[in-house]
Amino acid sequence: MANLNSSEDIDYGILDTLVGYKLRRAQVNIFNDFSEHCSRFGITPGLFGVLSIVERNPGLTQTAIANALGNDRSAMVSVVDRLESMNIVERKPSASDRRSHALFLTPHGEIFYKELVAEVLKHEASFTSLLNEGEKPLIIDMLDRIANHKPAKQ
Amino acid sequence: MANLNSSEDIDYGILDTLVGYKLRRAQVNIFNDFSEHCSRFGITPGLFGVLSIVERNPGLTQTAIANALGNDRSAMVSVVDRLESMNIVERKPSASDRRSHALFLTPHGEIFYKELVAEVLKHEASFTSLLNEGEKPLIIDMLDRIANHKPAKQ
DNA sequence: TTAAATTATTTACATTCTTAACAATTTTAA
DNA sequence: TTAAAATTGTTAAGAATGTAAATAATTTAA
Repeated sequence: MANLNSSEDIDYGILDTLVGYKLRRAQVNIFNDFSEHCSRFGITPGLFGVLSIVERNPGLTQTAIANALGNDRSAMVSVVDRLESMNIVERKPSASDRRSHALFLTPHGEIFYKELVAEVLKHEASFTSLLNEGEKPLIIDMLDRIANHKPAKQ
Repeated sequence: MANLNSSEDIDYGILDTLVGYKLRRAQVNIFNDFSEHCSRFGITPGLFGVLSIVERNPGLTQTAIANALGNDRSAMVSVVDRLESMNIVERKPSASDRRSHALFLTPHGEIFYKELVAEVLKHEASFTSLLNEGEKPLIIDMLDRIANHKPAKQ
C-alpha cells in the first residue's frame, strides 16, 4: 500500500546537501540515545561534559570549566548546584582567589563517574559500530575543524 | 607568558573521543554562523528547514512537514504562524481533508527563499572549504548513518 | 452508524541559552 | 598607595526549543 506523504516521498532539496542540517539530525539522535543510556544516573550530556572536565582537571574554577566547554559561566551555577546536591562534585574555596570556587569530584563522585563512563562507552560503541575502519578518527578530525572554524565577520 | 588555566591546558579526557561531544561542538558553531548569515532575513536554522520542505513539496500538511524534520507537530503551529506573519508561507484549506492545512510559499516567499538560499550557500561554502576532496560526501554519509541509527532498547 | 484515530491547535512546563545586573574581590595603572 | 578597571560567582529576566496532555473538528475503520 502506497503511503502518501510518508517521509520517503519527501524531497529535502538543499537540506540534503547542508552539513549543518545533517549535523543537527545526527546530534539530536546521538544525544537522545546518550540521555536514555544515562537516565538512570540522572546525567545529561551537558552534565557529563562538566564532570569529565572536573575529573581530569581537579581544582578548576567554574569560569574555566565554562570556557572549556563553550558555555556561559552564569549557566554553570545551577549545573554545579545540581551536581553538588547529588554529592558528586564539591565547591572548595580557592586558596589564591577568594572570589572563585575550585571544583572537585567527591569520593562518591569518583565512583559514580567510573560507572557512568562505562555506560557512556556502551552508548559510544553502539554508534561507533556504524563507522568503518579509520572513519572515527576522520569524522572527529572533520568535526574539530568545523567546531573551531571562525569565519571572518562580513 | 604562561596563561594558567587557558583552554589549551585543559585535559578533555574521554570527551575528545566521543563522537556525540564533537558533534555538539561542531553543530553549535555552524548553527551560530548560519544564524549570523541569515539574521537580516529573520530566519533561524529551524525556520529554514521548514521553508525548504515547503518549497520543494508544496501542499504538504503541517504534520507531514513536522515528521519530515523530526519535530513535534505542535511545534509547527508557532513556526507557521511566524512564517505567515512574514508573508512567506500561507496555509490553504486542504481539498481532501478539512482538518488539515496545505502549506505553500507565497509569491513573495518564492523570491525571499531564493535570496535566502544564496546566503545559506555562502555560509555553507565557508565551512565546506574546511573539507578536503571527497570529505563532504563522506561526512554527510556518516552523519546520515548516525542520524538514522536506532539502537535496540536495552 | 458508532468507535477509534488523526489534524491543528492551545496550554503548560521543563530546558537551555542570553543578557544584564550586582557585590565581593583582584588586577592594573596612575 | 590609591583609584579605576576587570573578574568571579551569582541572581533574575527573557527568548527559544522541546515535550506532553488536552480539545474540537473531522476522517477512517469496524
